[in-house]
Amino acid sequence: MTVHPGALSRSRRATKRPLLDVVAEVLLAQPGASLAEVAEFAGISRTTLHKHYATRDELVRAVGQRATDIWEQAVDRVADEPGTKAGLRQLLAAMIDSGPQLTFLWRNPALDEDNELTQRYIDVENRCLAVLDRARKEGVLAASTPDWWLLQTLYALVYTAAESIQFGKLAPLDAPDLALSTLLNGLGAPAAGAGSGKPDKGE
Amino acid sequence: MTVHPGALSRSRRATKRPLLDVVAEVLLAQPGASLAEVAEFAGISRTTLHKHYATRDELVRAVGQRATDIWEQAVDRVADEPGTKAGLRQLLAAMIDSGPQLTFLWRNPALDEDNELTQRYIDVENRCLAVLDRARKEGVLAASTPDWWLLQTLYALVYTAAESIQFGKLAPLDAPDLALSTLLNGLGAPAAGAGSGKPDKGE
DNA sequence: GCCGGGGTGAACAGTCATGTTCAGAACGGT
DNA sequence: ACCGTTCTGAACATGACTGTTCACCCCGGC
Repeated sequence: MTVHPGALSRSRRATKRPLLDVVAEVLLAQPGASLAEVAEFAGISRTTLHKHYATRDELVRAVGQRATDIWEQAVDRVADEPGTKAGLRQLLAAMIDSGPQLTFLWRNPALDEDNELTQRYIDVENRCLAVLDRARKEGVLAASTPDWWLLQTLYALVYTAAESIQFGKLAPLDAPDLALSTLLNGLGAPAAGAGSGKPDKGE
Repeated sequence: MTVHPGALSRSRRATKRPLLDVVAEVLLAQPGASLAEVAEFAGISRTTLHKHYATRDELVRAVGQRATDIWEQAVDRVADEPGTKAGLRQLLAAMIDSGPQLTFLWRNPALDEDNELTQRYIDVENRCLAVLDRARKEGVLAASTPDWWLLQTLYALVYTAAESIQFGKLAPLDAPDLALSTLLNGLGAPAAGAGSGKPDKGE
């Protein structure tokens, strides 16, 4: 398929973004995309793509590694205030920010093959669990909730918020608060008339 | 690869389950699985699979249609008590029960090509929205929450609960209550020292 | 101007999934 | 035993993707 000059230059601009981020998004939207499609979307030629990552497998694993890097940094950044609401908010914000990468990581069964990556994954997940556990001990999260459910719900909210942003439904700056509020308080109506929810102009 | 007689007869038993359900699970776990793998997993020959569904695309769309059927039935079943907590619980239970099928439907961008399916999808989704909206008007769900966020969170909880069950972390009978409680109350600690030992669905 | 690195397009062989056909086995009903 | 249906294994043609190579171009440094 021929690349139109216009389309190519348009893609060129996208090249400024880290290659692997673009790849993550493409492969997330179309898991079966060919390398030619991936390359075109990233604004480079298939040959060049092959020069950086010899095989498809290598490329996928590189995306996984980068996603893990990002996740790691996000978790590290909340090390200072681990158990507070603000800490949770910050963690959510950082993770939602990297929604596509993380979603790619979480949804790719193929990445389990890579032992090194799996080890890092477990590592970061444990640090995530530690943050949540700390929040539980601080009385921010319910003590009775199993840790795995906390974690899975966190993932679900990150993914949902990121998708809503990408879909244009949710403003990026609103996302962390919405996710945090949902995580902590749910979406049920406040018990009595005491309005705890943000007053919202009717739609 | 040759199929061992033992493995084959084992698969045969699985044939009792609707073919499309098995396909949904396989394609969910390994989106890139070949038709040969799908057929083997379903306990039939590739030839037979081709006889039922001429092309891969046709097969995928059939799975999507079936998933939509199931979803439709789940939503219909709560038509009698639309706005209550019990109604929401029932909806969650039915959807979690069909977690793999629904997840397959939600995660398959390729299905958007099928116009008929897309129309049905929108239809069911709207009925889902109606149920949630009703619950909001009844004071079960917070009035300020945007409908799309309600819906997405519902999806996320269904998917997460179903996955937790499949992973062996969550008992199927516990799932609806856990999901409902999380949806309504979140996972934050109760405001004061009022000891609530377990995720309560106190009425 | 010369040079080198990175990028590009084109072509190639190899591999694999797909879709199709066919002859025959297994099964169930008569 | 007969017959029709369904499933099966095998083989085949086709097409797509992959991974590789090579000649060439662009661009910035020397």
